[in-house]
Order: sequence, then C-alpha cells, then structure tokens
Amino acid sequence: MSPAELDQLTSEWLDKLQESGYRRTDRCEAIVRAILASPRAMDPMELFDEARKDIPRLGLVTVYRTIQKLADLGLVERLHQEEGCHRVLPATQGHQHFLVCSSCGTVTYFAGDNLAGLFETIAAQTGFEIQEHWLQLFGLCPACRPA
Amino acid sequence: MSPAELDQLTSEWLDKLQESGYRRTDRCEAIVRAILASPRAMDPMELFDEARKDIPRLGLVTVYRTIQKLADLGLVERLHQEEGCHRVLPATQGHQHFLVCSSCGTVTYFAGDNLAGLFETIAAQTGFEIQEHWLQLFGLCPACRPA
DNA sequence: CCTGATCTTGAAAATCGTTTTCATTTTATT
DNA sequence: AATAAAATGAAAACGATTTTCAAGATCAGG
Repeated sequence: MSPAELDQLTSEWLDKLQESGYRRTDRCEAIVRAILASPRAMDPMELFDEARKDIPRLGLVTVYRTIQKLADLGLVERLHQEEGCHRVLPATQGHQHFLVCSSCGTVTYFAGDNLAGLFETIAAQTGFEIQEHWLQLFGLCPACRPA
Repeated sequence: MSPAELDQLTSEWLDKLQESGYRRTDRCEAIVRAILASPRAMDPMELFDEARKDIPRLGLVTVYRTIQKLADLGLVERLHQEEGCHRVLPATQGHQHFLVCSSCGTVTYFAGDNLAGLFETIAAQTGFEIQEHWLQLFGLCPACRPA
C-alpha cells in the first residue's frame, strides 16, 4: 500500500468512527494507521509501540479502547491465539477465515464457502443448531517455508 | 458412565500418569475423576469446586498443575473460549473438532475427514504449508433448542 | 518398615493481559 | 469564546494463570 493509499484508508476509517458518534483524535488516527500499515496481525502492545512513534505520550489504555471501538464497528476482527493476547486485523467483507504463519505472523484470508455444506451435515447428524464457527489455520507462509 | 466404569477409567489415567513418572496422589485422582465424570467441558475453577467435594483442602494451583500434566500426556484437550478461561475435555482418539452448546456447555465431537481436501486446496492456492488447524463450532444442542 | 531423594502440595506473592476509576484535557457544538 | 460530551493517561483493580518456597507425601533401596 502506498503512503497516499494508507492516508486515504485511514481517513475513511476515521470518517466511519465519526459517523458513529466517536470523535476524531490524533491518538485514534495513529492507532488506525498502525493497524492498516501492517501486513501482520498485531497485538495491543505491538500497536502501542508502533503508534507511539507518532504520539509518544500515548497510553496503552487508549489502544485497548480504540480496538474495542473498531471491533464494535466491525472494522477489525480479533484473531485468537493459543496463549496470551489476541491480535487485531482489518476486517474483510463477510465472514472470513484466517491462515496465520507461525513463523512471521503474516495473515492470509480465505473464504470458507465449502464449509457451509459441512456444517449442514454436522447439524443434521448432531441435532445442533449451529450459530457460529471459528476456523483458523496455522502453518508456514511461502516466504518462511524452507527452500 | 456407571460408577464402576468411572473408577476403572480414572484408575487407567492414574496408571498412565504413573508410567510417565508422575506419582499417584489423592488430589490427582479427585481431579481426574471430576474431568471424567462430567459430560461438559469444565474450566479450572469448576474442576476445583468439584474435586474439593472429595478433597476439601485441595488448592486451585494443584488443579492447574494437574491439567498441565494431563495435557502433556495427551489425555485432555483444551477448548478455547472467546473470553476468559479455557475448558478441559478428555481427549479422544486422533484429532477431533468440537461442537459446543452455547447454552449448557455440552460438548460433542465430530471428525473432520472432509476437511483434509479443503486444506489441500487452500495450501495449493496460498502456498502455505499448513501445520495445524483449529475448528470449533458453537450452537444450541438438541436439549437447549427452542421447541 | 525406615529413610532419604524426589515429587507434590498449598499459601502467598508475582505475572500477564486487560479493564475500571477518576481527574484532566480535547473535541464538537452553541 | 463557552459549554457539554467524549477521550485521555496514570494508577489501581481485575481475573486467570504461574512462580516461589517451605512443608508434606510418595516411592525406591536398604
């Protein structure tokens, strides 16, 4: 993403926040930019370090609060992890699934169209009414695979 | 499961722990029995409350340590949750996936045979080498579905 | 069955990620 | 500018989990 595209997208997200009644602040802008600029899913502390390059007096609390707002508006999705903290990603259209590189953390999305049929089968077999699903794959991305 | 079957299985688990160099203790037995006796996935605090009916002076720390040992031996699997703590389930043969009732917590397993093909497709499309996957479904079990 | 080496235990404190509280500063509106 | 509402940072609180450490239990060898 070019610097101009990053500015553009950052501004769009701030517009959406504003439309929802939130205010436009420098802290929020720095955090949004850090999320959008990274090809990786970042955890709150990483976002904090990144955004503090713009706003040295930023508090970690503000990062948590901003993530919450963005998640409420559906602009980011949270990626669950085995241990410790979660990571934050720009949300894509519709429900997507994650493919996470266990070496460098790069995240790729994939659509789970094929899954609908599987879920119907499972629902029929078990009698459950399926409401939600979590699918995350872990592996090595092309760059991290041994040659 | 009948009381006799529960005793039998509990004893088998303690045998396995012992074979791996762990000692046979009353605390461990109470915790193992609580895990095996429940049809639900229990979190550490629930296991603590349950096992304390047998061993009133049990410490919560011991519950955590015992879960860790059981997980190391592959006797239990941990079920991830959106918020807060995780839950513990007796592990089944091979890799299984969970179907969790969001109302009563009952857990059903299902095999993900159909998934292998999907994962191959995704690997081919993305260039990732897939190492591990997490699939958990949430919904309402037959008993909790509105009639 | 003693006896020591080693493992296990419980209480308390420490840790880690996250949330709450509250007084102060900013923002958007008048 | 003046005001009401929301955003902020520091510090404290929080919940789940882990570590520390001294005391207790288990197991192997004599």
